[in-house]
Amino acid sequence: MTQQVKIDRGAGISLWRQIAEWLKAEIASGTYAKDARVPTEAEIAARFDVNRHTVRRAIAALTNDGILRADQGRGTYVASTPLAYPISRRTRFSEIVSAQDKTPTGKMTAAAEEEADALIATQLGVNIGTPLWRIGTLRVVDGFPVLVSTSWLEKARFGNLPEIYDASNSFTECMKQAGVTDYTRKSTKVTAELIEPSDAIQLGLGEGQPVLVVESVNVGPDGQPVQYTRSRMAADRIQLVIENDG
Amino acid sequence: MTQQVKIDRGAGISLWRQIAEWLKAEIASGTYAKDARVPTEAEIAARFDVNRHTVRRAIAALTNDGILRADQGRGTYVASTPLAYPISRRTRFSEIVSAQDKTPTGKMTAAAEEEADALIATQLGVNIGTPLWRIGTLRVVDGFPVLVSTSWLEKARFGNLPEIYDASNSFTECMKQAGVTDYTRKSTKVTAELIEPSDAIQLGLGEGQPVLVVESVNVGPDGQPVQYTRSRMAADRIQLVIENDG
DNA sequence: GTTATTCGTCTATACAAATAGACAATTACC
DNA sequence: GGTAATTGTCTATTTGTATAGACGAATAAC
Repeated sequence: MTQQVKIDRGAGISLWRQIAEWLKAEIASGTYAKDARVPTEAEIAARFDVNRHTVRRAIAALTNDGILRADQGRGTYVASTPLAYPISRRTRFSEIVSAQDKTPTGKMTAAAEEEADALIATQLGVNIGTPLWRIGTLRVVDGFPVLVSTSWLEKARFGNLPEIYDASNSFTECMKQAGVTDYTRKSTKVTAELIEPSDAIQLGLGEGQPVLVVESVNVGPDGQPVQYTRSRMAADRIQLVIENDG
Repeated sequence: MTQQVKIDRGAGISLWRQIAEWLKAEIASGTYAKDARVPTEAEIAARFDVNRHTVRRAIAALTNDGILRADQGRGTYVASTPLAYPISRRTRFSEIVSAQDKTPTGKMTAAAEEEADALIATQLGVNIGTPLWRIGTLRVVDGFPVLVSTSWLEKARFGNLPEIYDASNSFTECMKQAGVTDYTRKSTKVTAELIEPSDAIQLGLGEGQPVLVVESVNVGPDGQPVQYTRSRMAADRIQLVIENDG
């Protein structure tokens, strides 16, 4: 569905930025697929009644971000498209990415012991002060970082979690070795926030950028919480899809 | 959780706009409740290493939007907080709003007959060309518009839908009178888009603003789709919460 | 080879945003 | 009443954004 949109002057977002966002939205909505040719600079300028230079500034920014590729004399093309990220009861990053013919990679970025504060204790159904593992991970798609997460799991139950995760890059494996044969998502909360500096560095985003923040609780087969996760997603590289499993 | 954030210079979003977004995020995350006092202009200016005037510009924008209230000599206070909007199998706007001690109102904004195109036919499980009702609604919380929706339902099944909805302001009532004793949400897709001009007018948002777009399918007791809805939510007035039931 | 199209580069001007400084007005506290 | 804190208002300057025009370079079509 093509976005029919006018730009907002005076709202504190530069025109070039708004046009860049429009182009990204068009790509995300499927109007322009990977390798498709987007409208010319002159067409976009006419569409929004702006100067061609303003359009060039927008295209330059997206080219720098790896989203567009401009070929002199030929036009401007889509270099990459965002990942559709389903949030269902059973969400497995690698499967999602591979199913979209993209290449998933990732790594553990941090591992530490931590005592449960009030929020996390509530989410995990444990006492305040319970020893936890706090695991930081980074997910990469086709070479571009898309998602950073922080997960909290009980240390008593997942004793050598960092070593297992480091070797396997998989929470499913960690769960299995701790005797949790299956786990599913119990609840999810979506908000938008401005990116934190350490996340900005990992995601390769500029400071002050908005990210989708997804907080979720995973439960084991017995319905007890086993993992609380807070993920920060690069909103222009990921599109959230929620499916209510019967 | 306080947002620890620096602002991004050169990314095409003015500093005042970024500070306004930060303040909104702080309010949305609960750092500052309704009627709480936010940091002073001087504190914010120091925090972000900007001029006080830049902070004043941000506060002025939020004051204009009804989010903040500045009192000379005393400080700046939160005038309103966003609505937490749960997306579960059974989502009823009035109940959600009233449960948060806010006042829900709303109205039908449009009603028309329309033939099902390929997308909607797929979503509703009907043939292309099937006669449908297309119903536009606007939802208001404490006097501020938060959500516009467009719903599609089969005309053959919901023959006098516009009249019933106009009188009752309730899809639940329309469903009941059509013999659908209960309906639940089957699937939900969340994306972010730039607001369309007609929606901007109804939501009182500036053009070029991002909105959360939620597409959902409601099914009757027999599991068959009865309603396809596309909602556009003012992202700074609504916070999405997803709960996986059962 | 010529023409048309599209992106790339350069110079110049006007307006918005950001900064700086100062002082006024209001509120709160002692 | 005096002082401190905080928002409100005014003037001024610099930087960033947007616009305008022109021409060059590369590609595509005939």
